[in-house]
Amino acid sequence: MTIAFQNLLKFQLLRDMPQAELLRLSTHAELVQVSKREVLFAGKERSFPLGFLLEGRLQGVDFTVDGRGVGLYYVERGDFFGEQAVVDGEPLNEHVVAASKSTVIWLESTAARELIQNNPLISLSVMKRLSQRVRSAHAQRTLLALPNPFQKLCAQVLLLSTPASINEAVVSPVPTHQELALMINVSRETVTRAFQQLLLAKALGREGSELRLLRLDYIQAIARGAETPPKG
Amino acid sequence: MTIAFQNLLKFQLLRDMPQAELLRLSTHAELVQVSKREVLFAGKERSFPLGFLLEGRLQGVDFTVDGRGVGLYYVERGDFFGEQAVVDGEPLNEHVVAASKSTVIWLESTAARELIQNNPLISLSVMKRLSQRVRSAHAQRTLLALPNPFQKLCAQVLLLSTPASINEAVVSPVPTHQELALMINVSRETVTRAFQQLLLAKALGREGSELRLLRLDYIQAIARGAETPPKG
DNA sequence: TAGAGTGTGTGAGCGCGGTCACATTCTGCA
DNA sequence: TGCAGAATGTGACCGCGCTCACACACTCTA
Repeated sequence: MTIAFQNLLKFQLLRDMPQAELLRLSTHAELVQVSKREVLFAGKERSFPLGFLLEGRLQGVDFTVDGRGVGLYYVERGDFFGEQAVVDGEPLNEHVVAASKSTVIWLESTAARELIQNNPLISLSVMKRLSQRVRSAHAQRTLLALPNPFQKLCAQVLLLSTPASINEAVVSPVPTHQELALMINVSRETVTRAFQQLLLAKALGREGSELRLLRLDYIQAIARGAETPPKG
Repeated sequence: MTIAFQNLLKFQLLRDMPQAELLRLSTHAELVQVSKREVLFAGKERSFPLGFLLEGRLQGVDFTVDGRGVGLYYVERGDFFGEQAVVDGEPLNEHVVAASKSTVIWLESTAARELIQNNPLISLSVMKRLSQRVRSAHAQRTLLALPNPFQKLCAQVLLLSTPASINEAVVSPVPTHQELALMINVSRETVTRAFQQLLLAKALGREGSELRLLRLDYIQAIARGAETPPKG
């Protein structure tokens, strides 16, 4: 149960820690490789380690009482996760699953709690991260209130995208239609059909594992219902 | 801009603060009365005071890009709100509106930030509160994935209820059908109709401003789709 | 290089819930 | 106490998106 402390330097959260402290932490950490679809956090667990994503991509997924899956959020490289459970000692309700092959550092439960509680700067960072989570959860919730799947899809794609140039953005890697469907609460087929239309209208373009938003303003207009989506 | 410091003692968050500190805080606070529907936080503001709800009930409400309202969360008596903005210096995206006549204490922006950042115990409480917010936002999101309005309504009512006895619970005060509709993403009429059925089936009962869940197990069964909702 | 396993594309049908347009009941305030 | 404005109740209609059932297209790996 120890890792090279240099691994920890890759995380914004820990960048300002003194090296001695990082060394100590590294003795309470372990490094884990997971392959796509593997479950990292299965909800309702007993101990609450703090996770650091070194490589790959994870997704938070919940399940309704009647068993359908719900995509909640992504965890990207360099980010940490599971801090909610560390902070309040309650298990996470959702599962955390590898969206692609990933490498994770687990920081053991008590070490994580002490780290967060004894360092004002870390505390602040964690509070900021939690605030972001609340914000994006609310944004996602608001998106779901849009009346038709077209608007939802456009809004979702916009949330996932990063600007590339004027009137263009890119989302990479592209989630599968099924994944998108679970995020915006529509059926997989509906996502496929909507995508078809948008590709046809040259509003979107696909290049390998990238999705390019070619007409950003148009997509924004659809999202807010100002522009009627293209009909077959 | 000052209030009686005793007002601050009513809040869990501040209960363990030394009196001297509370006195200091009280000089940076003000007390405000708002009537039903009045807007407290209008999103996109410049300064970010921390709010404490002394009396009444507030609701966080967002709006989609195309203008429809979305009910996000309630703030109950004794709770604080607006901490996200204090923590990360970004404006709240949602509005905070009085759900009933309410009394609020505003703690001025910089005083709030210092309070949160300079007291480890307060930091911890705030982190816990933020974690709760993430949890309930996710729970709400998951609820929306339920396939039909009946299930959503039952699940929502369960989330809002507090246990009263074995196989009984109560939600008080009851939100209006309109408010519920905005929380679970269905039309007002649909809520009305669903309520009708449940009242008819004696699963729910209304008493003044209270809603009693008379057959808790039955309602839970409907929520998870195990029990078919009563048909007209 | 075949073949399994995943992801995507497409049609047909139908039921649910949104919308609109009212009537009716409640409730808070002057 | 009475009135105005909310809140609730109800019917009719209709179109969207879910479901089911497939065909086809990728891509990893053995």
